[in-house]
Amino acid sequence: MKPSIPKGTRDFSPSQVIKRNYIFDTIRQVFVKYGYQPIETPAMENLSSLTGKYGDEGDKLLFKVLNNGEYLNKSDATAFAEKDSAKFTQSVSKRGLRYDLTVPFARYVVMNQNDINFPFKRYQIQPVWRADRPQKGRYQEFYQCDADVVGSDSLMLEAELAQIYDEVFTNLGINVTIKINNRKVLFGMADAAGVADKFINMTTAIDKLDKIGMEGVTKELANRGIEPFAIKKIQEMLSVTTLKPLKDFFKNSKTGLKGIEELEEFHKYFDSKPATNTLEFDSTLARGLSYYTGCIFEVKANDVVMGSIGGGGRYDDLTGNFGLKGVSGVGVSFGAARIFDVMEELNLFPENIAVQLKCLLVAFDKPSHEYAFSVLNQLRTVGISAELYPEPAKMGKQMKYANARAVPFVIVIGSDEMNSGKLALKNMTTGEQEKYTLTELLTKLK
RNA sequence: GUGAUUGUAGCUCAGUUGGUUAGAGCGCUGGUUUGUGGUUCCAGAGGCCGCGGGUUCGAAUCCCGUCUUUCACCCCA
Repeated sequence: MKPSIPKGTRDFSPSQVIKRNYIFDTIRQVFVKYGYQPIETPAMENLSSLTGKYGDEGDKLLFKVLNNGEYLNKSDATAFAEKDSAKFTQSVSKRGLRYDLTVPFARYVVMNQNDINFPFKRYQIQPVWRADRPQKGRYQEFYQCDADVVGSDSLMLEAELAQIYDEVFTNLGINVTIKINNRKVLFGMADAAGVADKFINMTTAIDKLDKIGMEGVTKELANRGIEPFAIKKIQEMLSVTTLKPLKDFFKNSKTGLKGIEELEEFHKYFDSKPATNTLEFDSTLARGLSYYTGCIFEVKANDVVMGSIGGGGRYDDLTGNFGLKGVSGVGVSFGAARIFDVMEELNLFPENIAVQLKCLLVAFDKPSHEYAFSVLNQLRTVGISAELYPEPAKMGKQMKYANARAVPFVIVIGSDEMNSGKLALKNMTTGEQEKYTLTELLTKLK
């Protein structure tokens, strides 16, 4: 059979894994520095924990796991006959693959609430799965790196999370714009335009502004049943790029004013430290996930065309779904695969991270091969990453291997070297070769 | 889910209006070189032309289906 992997999934070669780990390590270091603790959750969740959390669209993109055993005996024959896929699926699948890290985290918090010290700051770096059509920067299996806090309403946390974005992308060398908005501000706009009942319709329409332009948004708003005078008002508000003028619009919207207040509070904290990247208020930023209630974030790379490489926000009552009311959460997410693609495109990975093997030993014949193995052990004992070509093959072949592995040094051992105790050390970058005793080598390669 | 698009050697790709034995570069193996890679030259191995069906005397080439790739929409990291 011809080997293949499911669509939207990928294998990772050694160099790719090394690069990916570089991204993970950079992110993890910052998370740890800001006091976040690691957790992990299973790849599979009960389907009931996942469905209904991501909207109708999200439900369609959930991977379901078929029940084991004679599942057809317990299947819903009526639903099958009526071709009701959703209902039939329920009867043959009780588990699904995790769709993001936030919902499993909410579930975790509720299940472990007695052992958790609130406010609880956790980070999580694990793969998630979505049955989406793959395209640029979009896969069916990809890693997310999340940092969330539950159990505090303080806007200091929003500021801290924005700082985390700034610091991580600075460390990775990616130039980004961090966009911020507040769901309450969006609601205020709907309120001020007199279309509070069409809040969701309005936000999904204006979220597309950067893609379809103001004209497209106008059409979209009209299609979604918003009256022309309301559209005009919305347009006026969208043209505003600072917070102050919005206050006038929101005179009669309590929620809207609260949103402004939250953003101002955020800035009190965030502005105390200069940021490397740009943070900008974007009144058109909406974000689809229905559970956000306060500040929302999105990060875009400046120098490359790519969907957002990070997003997050405040959700006042996420754990409510699992029976724990009144606990607020706020978090950010990094899309590792997209960050990888951006860094690859902009050539931002440091040169030396792929070089892990320091030295390769090559031998000419059986006796020197055995001798070389003892040299190898001594190199490894002092912590030098070294390898011996497994058999005394032709020099050309062994050197070719060394070259392909991009080893900086090769130690050549034959009968001369064995007898004299002076080993030939070849520098693979310069091509120079000199003889050293073993003790000299140990200090030289350290 | 909607609309396009792709699939030929390990990799990147040629392959004429359907015509006999499907090619190239790189890589690989061996030699040139009995102790030296990233530079030469020579030789060789390697293909159910994505898969299944159909049209035809004849299909890599045309038609249908299916899977896959890439892209846009939807949505999203």
